[in-house]
Amino acid sequence: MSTPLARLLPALKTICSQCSLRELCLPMGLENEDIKRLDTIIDRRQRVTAGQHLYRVRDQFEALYAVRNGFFKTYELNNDGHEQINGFHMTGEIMGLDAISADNHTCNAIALEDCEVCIIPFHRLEQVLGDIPSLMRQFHRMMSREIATDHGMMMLLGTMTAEEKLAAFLINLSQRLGARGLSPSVFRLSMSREEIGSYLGLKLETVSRTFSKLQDEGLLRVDRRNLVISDLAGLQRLAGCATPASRPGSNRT
Amino acid sequence: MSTPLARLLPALKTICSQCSLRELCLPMGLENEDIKRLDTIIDRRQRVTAGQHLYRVRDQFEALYAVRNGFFKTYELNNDGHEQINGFHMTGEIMGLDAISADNHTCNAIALEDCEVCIIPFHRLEQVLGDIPSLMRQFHRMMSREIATDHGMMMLLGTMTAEEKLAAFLINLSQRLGARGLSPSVFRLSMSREEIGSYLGLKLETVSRTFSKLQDEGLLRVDRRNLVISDLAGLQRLAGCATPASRPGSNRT
DNA sequence: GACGCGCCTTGACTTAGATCAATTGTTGAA
DNA sequence: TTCAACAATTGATCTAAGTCAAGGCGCGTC
Repeated sequence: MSTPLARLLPALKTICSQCSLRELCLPMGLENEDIKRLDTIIDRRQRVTAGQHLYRVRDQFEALYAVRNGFFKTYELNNDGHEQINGFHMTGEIMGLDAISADNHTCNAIALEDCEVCIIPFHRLEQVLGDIPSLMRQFHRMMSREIATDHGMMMLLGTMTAEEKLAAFLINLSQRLGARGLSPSVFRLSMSREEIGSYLGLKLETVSRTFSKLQDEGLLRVDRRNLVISDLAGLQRLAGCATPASRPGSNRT
Repeated sequence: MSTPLARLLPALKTICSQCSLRELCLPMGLENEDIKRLDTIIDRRQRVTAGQHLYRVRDQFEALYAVRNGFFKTYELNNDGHEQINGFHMTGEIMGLDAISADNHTCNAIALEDCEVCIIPFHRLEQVLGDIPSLMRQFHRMMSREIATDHGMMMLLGTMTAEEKLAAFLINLSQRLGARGLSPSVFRLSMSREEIGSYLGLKLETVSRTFSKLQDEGLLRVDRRNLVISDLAGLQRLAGCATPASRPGSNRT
């Protein structure tokens, strides 16, 4: 039980069993033998301190990264220097899937807290996938899930108001934290107002104002980065009921 | 040469060799033997007439679809009935990748013209992937490319003005048509102003006005759905130079 | 404990794009 | 040939969110 994956596994199992996102964690549903096999390729872990980049745009693509603990953001800069955050990533989530096609990274990944990641060398993973059908399946589910999630973000960015966006964002955070055994209603935001805005296609002032508005409406309490969700159902109603940012295609009438 | 894939292949090869999108077409870079093998699982083609759905949200996920010819859109409806178009799909592109994770479709696919698709039963594809490493690699590139493209759309939706959005959209269309041996500067739009707006996060009136504006600026000529791009460089400058909607992560400074 | 620095909030004003509405051109059916 | 349905354009307003600006608060540092 001292191999890297074996050490990571209990946490992953907890995450995966507690949430409906079976496809979240790579080793879910594998036999012990297969896990050992997978384990042989995850040979390294890496610490990333807050503010440090894990990879940057144009970096050669070598490996995927599974967040062991901590909190990352991935972002791109467009030509006028405007930052668009593509996602926030917490324990059990995989980063780098967008880089496979171009062979180098298409976004930057930076740690918002002190983090630890598992390094998954991609060419070795692909070799193993051929031998472990259940792992291949799991991997495809993960990639597919990212696509579906991104479509949810496109919906959010394209059709929602500031209030709806923020509500959807907070519900999504809440669910993901809850799935990890943390409180879904009382937590600390790891990102600034500006970063929330960049993710949601809003300016930081609008994010701030919208927080105040939601607070006035009695849906939550915020004090700087400390958040208490006091009316989850109300937030969900605002966001259009079914957490657009998390399960994009499944909340239709 | 009468197997379905063999029939599809010449067109695909043309597309793939003419564009830089090696990862676009599934059978690129395969040996003849492998192609035969892949061919055995692509057993059916299907005609879809304009206005007809290929699949809908919640439909059981069974297969991926490769567009043989024609033009599709995929879209979702949110709770207030607002439509968000996730993408437009032309010859050689694959639809349905978002459905793998949930086992049912998360968006709707509808033909904007009379179309024909190849049906790729997914469980059989996965079986074959294990035996043909180059095909697996190709498949992963395709999924990854979709993720990178979606991130580009998030950038577009989150940070661009109406003018920039439309310019980026038209450049992307132009490039994809060009890669297929069609004119990159003179073509007919397969979608309405409303559909363009839904894709770009704009209202149809704004799309119409923005077309007029670009025309006044001498960048293009539009007459209903007939388009002539007269100043591609100018459009690219507007869009932020490097075609955000097509190669999202690679156009940074 | 005072100082400076980020981060956040709030207010006043501006604006890009939405909304509402009228008009035209196009297509296709009666 | 007329009429209805639809798609697109254009104008006149409205509004959500952006911009600019002025504090305030918490935190680490000297």
